[in-house]
Amino acid sequence: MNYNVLSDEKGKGLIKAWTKGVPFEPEAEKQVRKAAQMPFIYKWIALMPDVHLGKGATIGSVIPTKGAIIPAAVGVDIGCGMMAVQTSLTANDLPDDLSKIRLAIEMACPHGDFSSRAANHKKGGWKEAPAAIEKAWEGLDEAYQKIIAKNPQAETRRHPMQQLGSLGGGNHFIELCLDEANRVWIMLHSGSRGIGNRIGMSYINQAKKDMEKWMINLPDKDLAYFPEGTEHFDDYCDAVQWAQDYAKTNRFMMMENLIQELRKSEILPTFTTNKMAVNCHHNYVEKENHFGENVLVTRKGAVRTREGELGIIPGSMGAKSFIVRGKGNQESFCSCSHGAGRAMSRTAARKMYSVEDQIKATEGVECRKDSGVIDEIPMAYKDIEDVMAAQNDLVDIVHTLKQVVCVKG
DNA sequence: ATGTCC
Repeated sequence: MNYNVLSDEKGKGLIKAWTKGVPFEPEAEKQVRKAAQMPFIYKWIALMPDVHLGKGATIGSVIPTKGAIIPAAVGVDIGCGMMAVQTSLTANDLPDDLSKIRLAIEMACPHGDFSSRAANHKKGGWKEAPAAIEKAWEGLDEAYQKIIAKNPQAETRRHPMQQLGSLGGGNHFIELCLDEANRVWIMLHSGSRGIGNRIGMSYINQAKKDMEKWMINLPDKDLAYFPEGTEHFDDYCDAVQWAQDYAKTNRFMMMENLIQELRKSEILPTFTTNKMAVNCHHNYVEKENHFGENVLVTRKGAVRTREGELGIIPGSMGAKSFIVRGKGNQESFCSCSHGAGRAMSRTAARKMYSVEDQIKATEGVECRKDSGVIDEIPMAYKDIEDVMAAQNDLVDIVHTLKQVVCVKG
């Protein structure tokens, strides 16, 4: 077996952990053991090899539930995930000076704080949403109106259309990568931006209030849940599904716009897009059928990999990434890891490493190398090779990618 | 992760 089985002394609180040969912090284990105690967990919690302590729920966990949903398990970055596209370009088509490409990407896509020089960007989004964005928003607007009518607290000061097709900050990034045959890929990582955050936060607080009202005691406040059949259960399901759609559209629009702007920039020869390796969430909840039963599956830092389904497992700034094909492993509820997983906290990484370390670790990658991105240093993450080895019964590797340009939010 | 406030 490729997984370890954990449970309490009564044989309850079952966990199947794909953590052989990778670090697994005791704090993360303690956290996930609490979640596994919840009475509405269906069968067991599956842990992916990138497991680490998270806020609310353990990152790298697959939590199937029946009759209840835990909003803090999905978290605030609802629908966060990856998208990658293979282009007709090869390494030879790239200019010697990759900084031109990095600048073109930074000018094309609103990212991070207001660091962009693009006339149509402002802090966190668009000054004036481009026509294509307005059009994409039309498909989201009707459901959005219902969501904020039900939950006015979810409304953001700035309209979510202004952030559709924008990257965000933290670990969200856009990369140009080369695969094993030197083909160029465009890959990106982003989520549901401000609106998803607000939706997530408001329902996490609502669930905590509901638990107090019903005097339900929990091993951890962040395990507050909505029981099926209660008012907020349905509202949350609708809202979280909408935020996931928004996140997916956000990634799609960003990719479309990037391709268009890279073509316009004339830095690269004429190119087409060949292959899309899905646009997959790794922070989400979905109704799925497992072992013949309909259940809710929350993947917190995990990717769904049904048999033949493609997924993306990104490594850190200086490491490889993988396009994978699912093996449909039932024991994992058809899942794999969402990355390498942090080996140390951002604070610890900032304390341990210097800008010089970061420059060395990201050699050959056209990216920011200042003090602001030290917490993203590859050494702060688990070894991606070990992580891939620990889940070789969950996925096959289809493509191995190495970034040459990276834009961090 | 985000937005807001320090």
